[in-house]
Amino acid sequence: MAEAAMAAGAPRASRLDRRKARTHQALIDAAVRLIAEGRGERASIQEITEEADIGFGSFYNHFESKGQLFQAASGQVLERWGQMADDASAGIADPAERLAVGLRLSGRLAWSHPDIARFLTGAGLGALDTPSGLAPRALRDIRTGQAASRFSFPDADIALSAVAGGLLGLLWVHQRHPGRIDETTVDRLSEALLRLLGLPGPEAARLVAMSPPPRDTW
Amino acid sequence: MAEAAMAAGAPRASRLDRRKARTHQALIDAAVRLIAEGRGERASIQEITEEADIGFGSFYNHFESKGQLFQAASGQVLERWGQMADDASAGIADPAERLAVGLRLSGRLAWSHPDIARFLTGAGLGALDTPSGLAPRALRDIRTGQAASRFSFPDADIALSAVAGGLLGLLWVHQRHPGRIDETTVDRLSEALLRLLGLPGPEAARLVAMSPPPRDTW
DNA sequence: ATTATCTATAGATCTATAGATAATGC
DNA sequence: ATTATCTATAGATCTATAGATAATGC
Repeated sequence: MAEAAMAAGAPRASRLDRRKARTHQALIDAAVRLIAEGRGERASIQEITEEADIGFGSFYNHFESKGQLFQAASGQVLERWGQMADDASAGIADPAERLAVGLRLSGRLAWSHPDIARFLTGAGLGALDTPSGLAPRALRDIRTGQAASRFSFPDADIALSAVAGGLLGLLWVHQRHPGRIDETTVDRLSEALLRLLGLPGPEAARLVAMSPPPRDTW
Repeated sequence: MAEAAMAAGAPRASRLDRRKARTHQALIDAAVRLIAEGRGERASIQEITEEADIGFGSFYNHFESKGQLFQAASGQVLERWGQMADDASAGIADPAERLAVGLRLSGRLAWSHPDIARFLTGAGLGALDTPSGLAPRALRDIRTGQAASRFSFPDADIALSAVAGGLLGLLWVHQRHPGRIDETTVDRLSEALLRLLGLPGPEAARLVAMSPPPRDTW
């Protein structure tokens, strides 16, 4: 891409801008790694800048506080995840099938995108309260499925939490015992979570057998 | 109870001992409240002693560090919970029924023991890794049920995480929207979690309808 | 006299900023 | 000349402890 002759108002993308963006991203990546290690909130700004390999004072050129950095880091990871889910379920109308695809994709993050998987287990159920990631998408699908009488389970928020708990458990087990989880395990969990929502057993089995695991992004 | 003439080696239970025990417990109770508010790890020792209404220096008469206090506090709350679960399922042999009883009791903590419920939502899924509380009991029941071919879901740890996620979601929703959860909701969740484990729908419904909610402790 | 609690404080972090240095723009 | 990064540091916590005070034992 030529850096000159861009539309008025567009970012310059000068070398200086790129250097600044690199530092910005280094901080975010460091935060993601620290959250993945489970010591996100406990890390000092000094530890963060050391992990990012940038000078201490540069932190304040990009963020006003630790909380602001963690929010940006969280948003960026969850946004990647949400985008993958959207791509995988594009064109699928049935909410149960959309959910199945999203869950099967998300369980496969364990080996397809270990950085996202580790971030998720580090962040815990707290990631449910953000407007990014799979959570809001799954919640929408659950509610649509309830409205269509496809899911009998009464409370969508509780269902979402159980779904998230199962998914986090799977990612967690994979990190502790790498050999124990494979694609079959992921599909079994997705099937079990559909049963939890009230789908009949055979229908749940059909959904996870039918739609191929979305491989386009990994 | 007379405080004299106790068996040799038994604690004195002098007034001094009781005063010390009161301070000890005040610290633990403060920690439980802070964890319930979600700022357990972030609280300083100063905040803890203020919450407990004791002098700052007294902290070190009882605990060597914040982590040690939080561990003691966590252990005490989880032990109460575990004891309740044991009492409620005493004499029940069927692992699925034991689990049903434990889950129904635990969901009812939302209003029967709001202090425990708030602690659990504050602690999050991290409480799964301790040897106290419902987690180890539920894990044992899940494994027994698998061995007896009563539960078809393959991985006990993942199942436990999903169960915990559902339970935490319920307690969480109750704290945000107190009117939304009642005994029916709890039983519906317990039923759904049994379906997740692989129990046929009618059998899951039978188990949560059959055994009466254990009311002995509330 | 003994023991626990409380107050005050030294020393160790940690945050936020100021000023110096290095890189880029023109 | 401008802009971002880096180094050094002041001021604000926070932890751990020492010594004073209060409560209990005998």
